[in-house]
Amino acid sequence: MLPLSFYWRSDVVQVAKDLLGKTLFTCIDGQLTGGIIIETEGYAGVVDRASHAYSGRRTKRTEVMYSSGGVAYVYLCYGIHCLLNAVTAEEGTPHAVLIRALHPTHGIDVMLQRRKKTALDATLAAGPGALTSALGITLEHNGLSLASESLWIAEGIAPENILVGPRIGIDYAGPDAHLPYRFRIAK
DNA sequence: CAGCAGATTGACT
DNA sequence: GTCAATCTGCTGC
Repeated sequence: MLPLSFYWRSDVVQVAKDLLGKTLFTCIDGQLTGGIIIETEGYAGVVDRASHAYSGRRTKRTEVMYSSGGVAYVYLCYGIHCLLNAVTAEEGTPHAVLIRALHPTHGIDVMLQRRKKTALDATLAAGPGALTSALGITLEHNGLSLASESLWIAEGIAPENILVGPRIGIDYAGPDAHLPYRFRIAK
């Protein structure tokens, strides 16, 4: 399991990059599921138009982002999808890393069932909505520690080739939409 | 196979 | 009331 100090660095983009290759697990209803993180995005708090906490916005939903690093920020998007973020930096700084995709390694049969699929393919946990669905993550996990009994991130592999690009689905963020804050492991 | 509409809830104009 | 850090299924080429 990663030490909390891993999340406490103020450079959220660096943390996003370092999370590639790490392993993310959940244990829900006794079902262990997890895999290797292959895609992340950094959200730089108050200075990032794409962030929910841009310009210091603080609501019931974003409250968790202001916590000390090392907790999960789970929120509902488009009414049906839960998105999983890792909160970083110190208390009062609303930085977060969106976990976008996993390479499944544990509990694949359970994930297939949750996703109503019959065979393992590359889309099982590809995309933030699909990922939370496969791992059984819901809004109940909002604010939960990333070093808890039912949700945690551990050491994994050392990524060889990292692709960098603009983030997805945030065209409304203006100039910030083009920032190279998206990281992915090359296949 | 590409393209688009639908689902559905919380936050903001 | 409108729009959002999305995914799926159906349509039409």
